[in-house]
Amino acid sequence: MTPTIRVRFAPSPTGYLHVGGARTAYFNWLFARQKGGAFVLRIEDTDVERSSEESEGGVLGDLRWLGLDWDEGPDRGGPHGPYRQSERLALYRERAELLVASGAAYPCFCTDAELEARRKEALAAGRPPHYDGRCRHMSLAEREAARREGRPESVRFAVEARDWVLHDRVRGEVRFPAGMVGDFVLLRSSGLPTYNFAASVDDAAMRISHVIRAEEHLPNTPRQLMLYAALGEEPPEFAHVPLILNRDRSKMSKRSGEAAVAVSDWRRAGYVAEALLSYLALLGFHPGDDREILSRKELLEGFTLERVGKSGSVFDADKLRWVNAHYLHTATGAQLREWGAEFLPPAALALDRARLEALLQAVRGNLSTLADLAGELGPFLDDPPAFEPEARAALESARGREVCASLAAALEPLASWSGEAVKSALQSLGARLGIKGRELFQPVRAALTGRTHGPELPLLAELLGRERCLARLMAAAGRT
RNA sequence: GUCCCCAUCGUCUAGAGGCCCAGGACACCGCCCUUUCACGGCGGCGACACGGGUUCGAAUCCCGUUGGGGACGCCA
Repeated sequence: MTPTIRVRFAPSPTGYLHVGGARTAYFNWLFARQKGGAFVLRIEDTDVERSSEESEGGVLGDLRWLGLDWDEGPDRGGPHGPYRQSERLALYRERAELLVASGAAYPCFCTDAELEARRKEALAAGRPPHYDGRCRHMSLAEREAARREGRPESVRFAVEARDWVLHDRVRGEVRFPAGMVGDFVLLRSSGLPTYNFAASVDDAAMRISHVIRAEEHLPNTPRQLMLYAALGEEPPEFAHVPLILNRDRSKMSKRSGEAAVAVSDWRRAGYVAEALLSYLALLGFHPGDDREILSRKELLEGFTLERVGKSGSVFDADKLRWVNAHYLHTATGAQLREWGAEFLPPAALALDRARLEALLQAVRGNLSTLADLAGELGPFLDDPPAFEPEARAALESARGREVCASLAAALEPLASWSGEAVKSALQSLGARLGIKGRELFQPVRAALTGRTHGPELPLLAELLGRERCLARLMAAAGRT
């Protein structure tokens, strides 16, 4: 029987979800969903200083906004819980004791200051700044003495002098020669586990089958391989995806300042989740054909770790903007109303639903982000409209009322017509009113909008049914 | 410093020995559409880091150089 596919996304709640994390989460999610596996969310909050509940809430909220749902996690439980590392401390302690008992790990009594001094010394002498292993061979009596002195006590792993080979799903065979890592800490003197230890213990305990994570963790992998071996567990498969980079090709970090790195920043700027996900997925993954935008559904069909590249990718805000614009340009009015809820001005929200959706669909071609909504909708929302004196006079004349009435009647049924149909209808209408079709049609557009961006034709027809627009039309027609 | 990883247009990338004097996309430029701005359509600019091999033939394989990145922590 093939082992069950179980993947996890394991953020540390020390800030908001950033785009790199979002992509990692998405790859994991895709992998799980396309294979009928489980997507586990685990919170790595062993750094008490930097972790916060607020951050955890933020990360969960961002994942929900992205639509990446998890099967097991801190908020909903599951068969391998709890899913917050701070709630699994007993497990780490127990495993650490096991390792100490078997001789695979040992207590260390070095202080921070001592370690730091020796690290500097090693670096200066051109040696790798690894732990020198001096507590490794202490006798029981020496340990007791150190404890009586009240020295801090941590637990270190006794690293074997041997090579390790990793068969990475995206990088192929990676060899780690002996001596690459020194004896590393498993349990801090505070009793809390370190990242490598907690992650390995949990991945094993939670039966994770595939670890898909960022490349920055590649050098951690031999440590985790050692831990799996010492713990008597079968290691999962690993896939290290390349980093997302700043323009200067350094790692895109939470405070690199160039493009926004937090998912929530993009959200607030008017980007839609589908666009962000499509862009992020294609940053590193290639579908094998010329498609430049891939929906969740298409990715579920085509995603494979084998088509994830090996080199880091520079985050290109311009391209993301283009992807976002594409989604907005092709969205329906209903979709835009849903996406844009937080960006619509009160006057737009006050409109009836059908009318608002018609307006949205009409201006969609001018949107790059949802934040453009207010500006694009503006001309249709100011009420009463600011008539030009000439327009008002024309409107209020007997002839004006007559024209308005016939226009309104004639245009009433046009709302759902295509652009071409409206155009020809306007032409025949223009003929009846004694105005050339083209002269009617074009001023209508300019007059209606009174600004640079014109609405699309179906909307034009819809708008002509309203008196205020007819007024502007009159003004335009009057000038012709 | 040591180890690991990476290397095609400015950017994201296709390319798994001949299909490539290298294809697509963003950006940029031009033309068309359009009374304007956009949208859209068409076209242009633009890259195999360098040096050695291997081969009839190399962007593709090997070695070296250079460059970049990551890691070396009681952060994750």
